[in-house]
Amino acid sequence: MELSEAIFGLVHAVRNNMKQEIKLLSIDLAPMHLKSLKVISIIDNCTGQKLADFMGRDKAQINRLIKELVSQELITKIDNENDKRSHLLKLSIKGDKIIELFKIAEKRVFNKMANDISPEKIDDFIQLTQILQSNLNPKSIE
Amino acid sequence: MELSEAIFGLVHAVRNNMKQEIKLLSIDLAPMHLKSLKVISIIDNCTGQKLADFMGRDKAQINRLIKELVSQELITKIDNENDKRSHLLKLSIKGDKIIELFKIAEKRVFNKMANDISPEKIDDFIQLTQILQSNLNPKSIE
DNA sequence: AAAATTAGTTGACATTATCAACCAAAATAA
DNA sequence: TTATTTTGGTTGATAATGTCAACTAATTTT
Repeated sequence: MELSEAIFGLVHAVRNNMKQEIKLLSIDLAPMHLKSLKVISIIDNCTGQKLADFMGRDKAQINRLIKELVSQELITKIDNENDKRSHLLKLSIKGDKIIELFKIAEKRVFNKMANDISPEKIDDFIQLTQILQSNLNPKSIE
Repeated sequence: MELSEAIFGLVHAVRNNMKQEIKLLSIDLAPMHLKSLKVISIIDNCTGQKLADFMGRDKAQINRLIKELVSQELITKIDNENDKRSHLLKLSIKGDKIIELFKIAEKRVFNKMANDISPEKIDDFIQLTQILQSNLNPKSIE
């Protein structure tokens, strides 16, 4: 079997399982909103532009998305001292609760996936995964 | 680092790279159309329902998608002898050419990703990936 | 200081996705 | 067998998601 096939297959399975778990936990948020929330929670000092870049989406869409997340009180915009054009996006307590729920879903899926595998094997797997990823990431020219 | 984090990171990188490669090859097809084409090429005797199930999408959408793929002459509907309600979806030569292009993009990304890793390590990786996937797949009750 | 770039915002519009209602074929139950 | 239910597909209406182009204001480059 090809590497690509294997990875696509695994990703497909993870996607389906996550979908299921998210439904079970009744995280009542549109997929894009949830995804944005997650990215905001991961990226340091996230701004609209960073969010758009990371998600690979048009900034217009991201801007509207942010507006909705703000109006749903899942995030807040904080003035950016370093750049007065932009705002830092921070999860509210409500937003953070949803991310915690999401992490539960994630944990369930990844436990189901890996709990019969030895920690050593998992560690090796993670390590190789990171190498593979770094091969794909654009090299910054020094 | 967590397994989930590692996998999400890798997938994100693969996604971005595939997007880039597909753009370079100027495969001029909407993302969903390309994805459907790929699934049709993978699934044996693919029907609309199978396609909808696999993609996890509404059958209405899939139905319209199929209509467009047919009108673009990328696939053909063949009468299903086993079930006269449905049709088998087959790639046309034109559709097959696009899939071949897609495979080139895929190959480029996965070479870039893995060509500094020994084949043995890749094989181990693929094997574990398959185990992880099978842990997630719904067990058929025998 | 002038010009170019960047972050964000908005309007118009295209694509993607879902729901509900419907028909006909097929599977199941009576 | 006939009646009922389920399944695969189709359509209309509409919602969610995504893109392009134009614009403003802050920042950076020249």
